[in-house]
Amino acid sequence: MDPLFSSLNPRQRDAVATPGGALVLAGAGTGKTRVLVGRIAWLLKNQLAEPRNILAVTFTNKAAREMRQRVESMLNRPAGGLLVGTFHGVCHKMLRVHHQAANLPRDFQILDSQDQLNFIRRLLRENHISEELFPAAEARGYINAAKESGLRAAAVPVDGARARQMAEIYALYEAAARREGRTDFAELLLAATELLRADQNLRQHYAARFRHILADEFQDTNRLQYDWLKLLDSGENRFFAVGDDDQSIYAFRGAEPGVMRRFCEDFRAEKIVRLERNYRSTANILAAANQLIARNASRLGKTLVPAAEGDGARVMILRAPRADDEAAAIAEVIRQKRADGANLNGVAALYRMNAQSRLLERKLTEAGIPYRIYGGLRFFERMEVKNALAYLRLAAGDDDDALLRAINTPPRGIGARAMEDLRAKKFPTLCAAAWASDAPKIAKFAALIRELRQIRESESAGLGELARAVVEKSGLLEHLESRPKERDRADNLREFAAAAAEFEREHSDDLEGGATGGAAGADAALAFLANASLEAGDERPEGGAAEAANLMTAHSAKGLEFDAVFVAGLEEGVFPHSRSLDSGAPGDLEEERRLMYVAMTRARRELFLCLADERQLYGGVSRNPPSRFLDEIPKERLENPEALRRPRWTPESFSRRADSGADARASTGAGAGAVRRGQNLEWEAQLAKHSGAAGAAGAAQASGGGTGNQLAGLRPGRVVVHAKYGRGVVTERAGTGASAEIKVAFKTAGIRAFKAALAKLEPAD
DNA sequence: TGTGTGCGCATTTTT
DNA sequence: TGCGCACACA
Repeated sequence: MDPLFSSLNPRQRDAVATPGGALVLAGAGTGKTRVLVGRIAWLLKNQLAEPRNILAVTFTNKAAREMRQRVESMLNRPAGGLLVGTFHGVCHKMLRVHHQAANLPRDFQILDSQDQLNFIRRLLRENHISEELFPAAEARGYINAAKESGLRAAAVPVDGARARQMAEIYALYEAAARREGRTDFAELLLAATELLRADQNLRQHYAARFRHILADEFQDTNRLQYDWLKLLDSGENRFFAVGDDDQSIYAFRGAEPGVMRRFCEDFRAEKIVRLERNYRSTANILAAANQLIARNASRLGKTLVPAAEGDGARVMILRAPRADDEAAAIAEVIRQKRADGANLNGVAALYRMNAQSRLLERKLTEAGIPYRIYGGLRFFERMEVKNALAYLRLAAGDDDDALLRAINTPPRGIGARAMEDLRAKKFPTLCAAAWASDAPKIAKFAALIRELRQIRESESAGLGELARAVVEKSGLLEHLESRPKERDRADNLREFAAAAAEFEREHSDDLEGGATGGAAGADAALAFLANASLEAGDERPEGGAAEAANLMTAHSAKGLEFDAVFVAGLEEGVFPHSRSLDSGAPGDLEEERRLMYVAMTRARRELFLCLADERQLYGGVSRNPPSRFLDEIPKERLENPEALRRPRWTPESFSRRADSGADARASTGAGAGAVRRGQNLEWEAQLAKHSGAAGAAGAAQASGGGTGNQLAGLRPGRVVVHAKYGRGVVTERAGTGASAEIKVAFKTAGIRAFKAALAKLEPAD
């Protein structure tokens, strides 16, 4: 058999070798990337296409990088001419090459979301539009949504006063963006779509070139992306779409899940191939996930089948009295796993909303477990890097937003008053006014920009040198270095210069080459700026430990997998989120369920579904019943389904929102306290049982019975021995009963906090 | 010009 | 409850 096929299962082969178009319904963990890569390799090996005849589009740069890498390692050579990129990246390339036809200046810019917001703010100010009445963020949302539906300002429906006003702002935005040569993310798609629609020749050219078009994560496609793809179709093209309608979790940002169904007709799919053989998870995890997702009415339908033998561990329920107990329990189980030799990189805690991460972080820190948290700012989004980019933009050409950002960063004594003077001069742009100004401070700044422009235009200096000049001559680096607190930011600036130098090296070919999508010589700066917008860089995990547990939202976990997964906050109102419950649209609940499905199918071997009976939410106490999703999982797949059966709350005590204060207050009363103490004992027995699964065998009884004895010994001053940290002295004890927290000072590990009942501590004597 | 205070707000997010 | 943002002050 062709070695290409030997690594594929029959369904995968069937998909890969479809002569015409195909829709591949690829369930979680069924090898969708393998199929995409296999398809490209198959086309090339059988000489059904040259690399340049193939276009593969993805949603993220990461996916694009991975696909290209895997194609090249499969072919054992670089696949020059093969175009693999994000929708935005490919449209951007097209617009650079055909900027004239698209009516864009050669050096058009790409605003990222933050730039776009600043731009709108300036626009609103200049047009004396109240930001209080028309928040910039709302306008941005409106404009992007309109563009993603393919609508220009003139075509937008204006039903009602608000819509009319928003449409006016959109029109202002459109005009200013055009005047100043700015695009945004949605604009790249829209302009490229309009370009193809308007220019028959161009359309034919690309349709003839890209005979094979592959699309990844097709369920996330929005209207505009769909239209763009359709424009590349001459009727002869072969489309190969891979996606999973059950993992469609981005309807809120414009994805149209219906595209999966429309695809077959619109793109002449010869067949639909279902990939259901799952290579990731155990049978118990898959059965649980299958049953859950089966509740959704609108789906194409698919059932994951485990590739591995045996059922694996059952899904475990961790039910805690309160959210901090939940977090502590997760930390404790992770600690156990680590002690048993598990690699923390294979462990993840997932949650519905970022706010939930705080408790987890706290408890993980207390337990001494290193973690990395996803979802922070990426490299090119950091303030100091944005500042450096503003100088680079000014070096590349006039740009009022960049001017406003750079002119007084670092501080040069050019304040609001000076900027007002500049505005009052009524130049067409602020830059023009600044360059002509004779105010000494501004003139000095103008000279700095002139100097940077000279470096950019010089034959000998490259992009790396320009970037170094930006951080040094601007005073940005010096400013940050002078403050010890800003060390990290200064490092980021140096990294910025290094990134520019690296970009120059990597792109030296296409930058010298000129016309083919890259830019020539002095345009390296433009290419780098575009890259900074389109690819903001990897997430920078906080805390650089090589081995760390992963914390992220369920959304960001899509596409990833871990040996052990904890899904936290499985309560009504949290997951599913109250916003989806309150909306009344049944589609919203289905999207929540898909999100839960995504979260569960991240787990390879162990899945912990966690919940608390009480948590702080929006400034008040919420007591929410267990998530309905837990009831939708068959009991026989759960290790301890009884944890869900105990009815804790009467309907009256259930408050979905924090603002129903009576319930919240009642819960802190004496009666509730007594109930909670009772719960705690039960809860700790439960936790001990789980910990037992991870190694502390038979602890269930010991915890219930032993806790009291142990607690008595854990007074401040007491010398204790910890399983891991060795000898230490109890320094503090807060609270009473089983939920008491103690702090222990160790010789090497420093001061650590423990939940007294859970700590692996023994009195020293 | 950086810091402090107070207010309002509170899913999910890639490009 | 806790954060980010807008504005007032030394």
